Amino acid sequence: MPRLKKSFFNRSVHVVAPELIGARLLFNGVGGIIVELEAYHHTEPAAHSYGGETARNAVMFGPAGYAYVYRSYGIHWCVNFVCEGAGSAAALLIRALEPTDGLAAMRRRRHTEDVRLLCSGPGRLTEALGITRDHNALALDVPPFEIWARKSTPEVVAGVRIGITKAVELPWRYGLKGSRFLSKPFRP
DNA sequence: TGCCCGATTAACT
DNA sequence: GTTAATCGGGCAA
Repeated sequence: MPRLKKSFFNRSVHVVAPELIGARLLFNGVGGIIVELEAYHHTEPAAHSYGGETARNAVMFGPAGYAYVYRSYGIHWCVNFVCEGAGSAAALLIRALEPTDGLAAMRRRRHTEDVRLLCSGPGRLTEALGITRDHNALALDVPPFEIWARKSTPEVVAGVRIGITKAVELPWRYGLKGSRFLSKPFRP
C-alpha cells in the first residue's frame, strides 16, 4: 500500500476523514491503525481556528498535509492532520489507534501493559507515540511521520464529537465500526 | 497583568 | 458519576 502524500489531505475534511479510518499511522516506527478521529473547520465554533489565525493555530491556516499539535488541559498533547489547504483552517483530530507497531515502546511511555489503554484517546496516543509540541508543523508524508493507505474499505460510523461545548450537534466524529480501541463507543 | 477555561485523563466515591 | 491535576491562549482591564 502506498504511503499517503500531502495531496491526499488536500480535499474536504469530510472526504479525507472516512478514508483515514483503517489507515496506519506510524511515528518513528511506532503506531497503529487509525480507528477514531474528529473533524474541525473554521466555520464552526468548536474549532481552534474559529476565531482566526493566532500563533498557536497558525499551522491550521497553512497548507494541507502537516501536523498541528497543541497542549490540552495543560497536561496532554493532541495531534491533528491539517486538510483542505490554505484558508480552510480545517483539521482532523486523531483520537484513537489500534496499536500494531512498537508495543514495547508504547507500554514503556504509557506505564501500562493493557493494550487497550495505550492509544484509546487523543492524549494517550500522543504519549504512546512520543509526539509533543516539538513535532508541531511537521510534514505528514516524511519521517518521523508515516501514514499508509488502508488495504480495504472498512465500515465507518459517524457520531457527535466528544468533550466540546460548542457545535455539539455536528456528527463530525468518525470511527471504525465495532473496534474495541475507540476512546468511547458510538451511540447506535 | 489577571482571570477563566479547555478538542483530557486517572483516580476517586 | 465526580473531581483534581496543570498551564497556556485569549481577552478584559
